[in-house]
Amino acid sequence: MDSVDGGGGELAVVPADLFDDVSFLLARANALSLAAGNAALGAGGLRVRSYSVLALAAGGRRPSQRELAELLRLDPSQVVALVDDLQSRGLVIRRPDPSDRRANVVIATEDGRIAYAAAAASVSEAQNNLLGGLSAGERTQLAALLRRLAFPG
Amino acid sequence: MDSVDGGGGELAVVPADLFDDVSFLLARANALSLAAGNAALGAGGLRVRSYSVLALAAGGRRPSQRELAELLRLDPSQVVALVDDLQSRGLVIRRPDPSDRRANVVIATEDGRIAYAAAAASVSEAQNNLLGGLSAGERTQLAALLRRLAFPG
DNA sequence: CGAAGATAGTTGAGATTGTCAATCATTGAT
DNA sequence: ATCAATGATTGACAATCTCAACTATCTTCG
Repeated sequence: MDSVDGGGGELAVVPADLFDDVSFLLARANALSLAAGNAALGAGGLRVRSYSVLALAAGGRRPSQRELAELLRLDPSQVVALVDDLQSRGLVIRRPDPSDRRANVVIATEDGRIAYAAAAASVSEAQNNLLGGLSAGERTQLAALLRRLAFPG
Repeated sequence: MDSVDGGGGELAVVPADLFDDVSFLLARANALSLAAGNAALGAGGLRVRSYSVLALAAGGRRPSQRELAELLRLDPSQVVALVDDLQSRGLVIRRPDPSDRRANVVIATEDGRIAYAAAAASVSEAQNNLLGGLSAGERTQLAALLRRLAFPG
């Protein structure tokens, strides 16, 4: 517990030091990761956001915009803007989902896959740098724990 | 490595599935944590940002604004706005650092500590919910790993 | 001592991102 | 056939991020 202890506590009202707080550490680690990622992408006009969309579009998943929004925890309207941007650069296309004509499937073009491969190299190097302090085992362990936070279900 | 393999690769250009990617998981977990935190704070006019500042101000650390900026990975100008806001509500005060007259030390007032204690209860409950799937041991392990990402040094 | 460069805080502008409500086309269920 | 629910879109607005100045103070060093 990190509440104030009942009785004769001195000034230790602080909750087990913010530095044990998962949310705080999560926020800070994410900020660092985001900064490193954007720095790594820097040149190519991609940012972490559009890069993520491109990554999913380049995969075999054939995500709809709604799925992209859910995966990336974005508002659907943000996905519209991101896909608009990528599409205007010829990196992805919207293709109507045959099984649901309301939905668009977002797919990377050939150019998109090339751009993605190049960006992925920079990003993975930056991330490798970020994870520098962790062993391979620790990285997979961290990923496993984070996955359970990120995808409860 | 997750780059495209040289020769006869099919369509498996995807890097080990985005779901093993620490940066991606970090971003998503943080988004969930942030949403849960803001929802928990909802009423009191505090958001996760101002709550974090208040938490640090309520601790024994007596942080300067520069330290707040560094800890929370914010631009110094954002800290100005956050402290302005908290100060206008009587939750913190700026006190000139005797040892450096350029610097302000940010300290929670009595009201601030009360507001913090109340908010901390909601937040910790929300976070407890977020971490629901993890055992106590896993939580400390996650915190330890995240700390090494968040504070390389 | 005194000038030069670095640092803490502040202000302001502009871009990026987050959040919400309304709309249209389609779907799924009565 | 009707009607609530869903995917995409648009538009408006708040929150956040990023930079570039500027002032006051500190620090360094000649």
